[in-house]
Amino acid sequence: MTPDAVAPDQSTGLTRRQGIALWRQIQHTLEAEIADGRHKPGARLPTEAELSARFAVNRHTVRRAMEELQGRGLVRIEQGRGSFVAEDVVDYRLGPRTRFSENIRAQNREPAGRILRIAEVPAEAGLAEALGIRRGRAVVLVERLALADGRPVVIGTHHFPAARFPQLPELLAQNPSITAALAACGVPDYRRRVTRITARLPTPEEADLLQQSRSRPVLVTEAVNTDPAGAVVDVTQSRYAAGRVQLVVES
Amino acid sequence: MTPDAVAPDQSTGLTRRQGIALWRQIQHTLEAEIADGRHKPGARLPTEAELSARFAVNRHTVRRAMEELQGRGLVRIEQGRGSFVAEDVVDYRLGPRTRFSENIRAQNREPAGRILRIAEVPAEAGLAEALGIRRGRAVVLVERLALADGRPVVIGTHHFPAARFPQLPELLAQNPSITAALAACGVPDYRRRVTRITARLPTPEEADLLQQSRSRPVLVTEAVNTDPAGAVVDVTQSRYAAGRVQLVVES
DNA sequence: GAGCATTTGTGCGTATGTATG
DNA sequence: ACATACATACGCACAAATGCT
Repeated sequence: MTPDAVAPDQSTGLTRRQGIALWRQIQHTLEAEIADGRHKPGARLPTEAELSARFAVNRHTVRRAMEELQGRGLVRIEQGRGSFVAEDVVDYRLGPRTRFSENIRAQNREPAGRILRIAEVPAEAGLAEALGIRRGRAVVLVERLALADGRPVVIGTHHFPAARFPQLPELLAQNPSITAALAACGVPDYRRRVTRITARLPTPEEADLLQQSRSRPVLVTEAVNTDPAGAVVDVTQSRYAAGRVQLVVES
Repeated sequence: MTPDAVAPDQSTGLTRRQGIALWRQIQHTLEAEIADGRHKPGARLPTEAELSARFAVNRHTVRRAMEELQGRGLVRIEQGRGSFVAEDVVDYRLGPRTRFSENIRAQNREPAGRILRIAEVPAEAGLAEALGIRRGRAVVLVERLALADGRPVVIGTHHFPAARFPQLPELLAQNPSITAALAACGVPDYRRRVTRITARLPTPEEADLLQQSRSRPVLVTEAVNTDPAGAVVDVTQSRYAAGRVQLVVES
């Protein structure tokens, strides 16, 4: 009965016994579907069982195609959760002139920011030392969510010496740009001295703000910025959504 | 009956009603025990229940002391697992002259390395482009576990163009130093161009090799090294044990 | 996956000590 | 002497995360 199929099957779109492995055809089909936006970045793909039903093949065949796609970085397979279309990763360059907006615009994306919290708190030991002030002195704490093309990218917690920047809270309430606010305070330029990078799992709030799974890590950086005279302007801890951001260091 | 205790209790070492909060005394006791090595870095501390029995106080009181210790960065508390003495973090400097051994020695630690695998494999698309060779050409793949003071720090997967470094496998079999092997191949110096940094959860094998929990992330870096002439010498993917390492970028 | 033991996290109620006015 | 406020400490119960079977 079953005659050799020389034309693509009506319902599955696959051709058998034509020298092109079924898994390759499936791979190409999915590749095309991802490319033309039928599966959007970050979205969940159908389960292997669903795909094997759709293409009328064994699950192993689908897996072979998926492994290839994962190898090419187009999808990400998570045991027990499913498969997901890879998200386009934002390259975030770390250097002496690191500025969020410039960084994001250099990737042809639209930067945005939202202030989450502004408060004045006493400096605890470690922070006071880094800022070069005495322990217990007031620091302006600014927490900010930064986005690229509307997608959350990083939560930044900035610490400024309150004595030097008393108007900072008001300025930021009007315009969430840190660079602009500092310029208005008489710091037209600042320079990043060191960045320390670690990673950990996010707190529930962080996962929520960054709109990512609780089991995906965050990249944590701690940066120290100084003004041209060398005085410390701020100490910032940032938490980046790993998987949506790649920190790039050029030497 | 119960008289005011002016002297420390015989079994617990705590004094009540003497103006020093019990939780502070517990905090100081544990701090001293960590400092003199009775609890070693990375080791698990007694459970809150055990500590509250030992000090004959309520669990809340112990918790308060532990929170303070966590705030000072001396311990790390993990729900459902226990509390652990903080490990000393290795600062790993990223720069143009990044070398594992030098980096570790600069921290007064003893570097070591173990080759896990040496193989010759064809270059897949992305790698071939980065190395500046044609797709499918042979690359020498070297997988190496690097340690500081005997503790695993990073797994590195190096990719060298096989055509240029044919003797590399033999050399590394004798001496696990990459720098030394390259020098013997006529590359006395190399320079790191870019480093891309992301984070993810480790595979079971990675967690095993790095001797860390499956739920602690790894920092993943991808680096490109060039010789003085600008030719790409190797492309390396490294997986660092987050929590034992901090990547440091100085600008 | 379900079930279980272990361990930390959280909430509530209560009592006592200490400092202030 | 009294009221108030705050930190300390205890007891109990349950929630949530983890690891193991």
